[in-house]
Amino acid sequence: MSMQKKKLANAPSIRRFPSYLHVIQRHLGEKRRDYLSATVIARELDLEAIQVRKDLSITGIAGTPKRGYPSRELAAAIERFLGWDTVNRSVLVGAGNLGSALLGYRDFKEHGLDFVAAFDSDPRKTSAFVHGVPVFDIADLETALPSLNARVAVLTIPSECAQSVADRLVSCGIEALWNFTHAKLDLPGHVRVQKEDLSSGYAMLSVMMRGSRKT
Amino acid sequence: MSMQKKKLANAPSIRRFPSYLHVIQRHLGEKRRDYLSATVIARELDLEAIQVRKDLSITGIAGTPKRGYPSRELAAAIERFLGWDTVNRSVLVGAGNLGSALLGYRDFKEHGLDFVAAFDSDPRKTSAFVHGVPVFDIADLETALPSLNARVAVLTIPSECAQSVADRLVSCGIEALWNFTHAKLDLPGHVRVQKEDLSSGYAMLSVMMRGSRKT
DNA sequence: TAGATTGTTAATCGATTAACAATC
DNA sequence: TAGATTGTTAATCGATTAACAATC
Repeated sequence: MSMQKKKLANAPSIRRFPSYLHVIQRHLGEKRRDYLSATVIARELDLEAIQVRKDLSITGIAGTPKRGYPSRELAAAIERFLGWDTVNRSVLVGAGNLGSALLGYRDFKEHGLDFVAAFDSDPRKTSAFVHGVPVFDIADLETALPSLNARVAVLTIPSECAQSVADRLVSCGIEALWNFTHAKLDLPGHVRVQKEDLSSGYAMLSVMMRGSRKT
Repeated sequence: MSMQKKKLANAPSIRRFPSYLHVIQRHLGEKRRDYLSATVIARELDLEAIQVRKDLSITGIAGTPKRGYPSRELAAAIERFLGWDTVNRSVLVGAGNLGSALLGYRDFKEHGLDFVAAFDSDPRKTSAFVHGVPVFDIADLETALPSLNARVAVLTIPSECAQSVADRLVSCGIEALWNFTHAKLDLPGHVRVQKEDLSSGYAMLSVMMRGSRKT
């Protein structure tokens, strides 16, 4: 039954790729090295070389013993693997503290996340620009969104309204949601959702500190 | 050699605890349920009940068959487990987009992260307040920080200066760093570091979308 | 009581790490 | 050449899930 099983990447590997790309691009910029070994990448990220090699094998780029991987090709392959070589038109809903920060985050723009508009319920924020992105009234979502051709929506609104706003976004054609709220979203199966939780990182830090408490 | 091996929590479990706490507190607030079962918690978080039960066993709180876990006790136990029942005086370095957003993030304050000051190199931001937190010139770090009694520092500065600023923070007595930069920090062993990477979540979203591309 | 739920022990699954031949 | 590095296959490790007796 199984013909040519495609090696699918696992989540931990996918999450490491952006850091690989970052290291490679820094080396390309500063030191102009044409080749970069897994050993070097691993050292700069506090990982094991074997893990880096395993991950990089997913890209299909072959390394050369003694030299490593061709930097430029590898960077391009990672970008292609992540889908960061194509532009994703996107909107952000909730131009508050976190939302505004994300609108201005350069890394995202460089990797294809193109904010074409933001929406907010606060009339004071509406019809202004945040980091060059126009902010519309969320009441106008249904009239404004369809013509924007956006595929992605970033949710940085209060958790209580997350489900209803998500429903409206999906009915306007949004295919993927990056959810920074605490709400679990119930959506049609074709809609991709990535949930983000800043508290989980804070929990890690807290537990580490609890372990080294002086009292 | 092994006496009474203490059951240490693993990272995935620690990362799930904030969401458990959130569900419990919402139930306590809205519905005033004295007991909450793993089944219910799991459903609201898209997890398996068995996983929730396994995690909750770490807190030491015993559930009652047919009813579940005592909500109030459970919430208190999770807060204690995470160390969220004690206040951590902290500073933020780099009051830019992301930094300002974190200063205003209510969830952190509610869970013991108390920003007593921020530092920035931009003189226009200095000697003002962001979300009620005073912003000092980073040049004055060594004079201001020691008297603030802060244990934690949040790093939201450009990656290039992360190492040098981290060194200065540690020499002023900072014990834990929440690192939002791309820099790998080389620090004494007693300093706890939690690295955060928003790009990894974006990578997950991108790969999901790449899989469902229309073209 | 019957049935849902807990909590523990065992099985499974998946990711990391080790081992090692190939190669530049 | 010698030695570092790749890439593959196998072993290990750790987290999730299953099984099931206990219990309310």
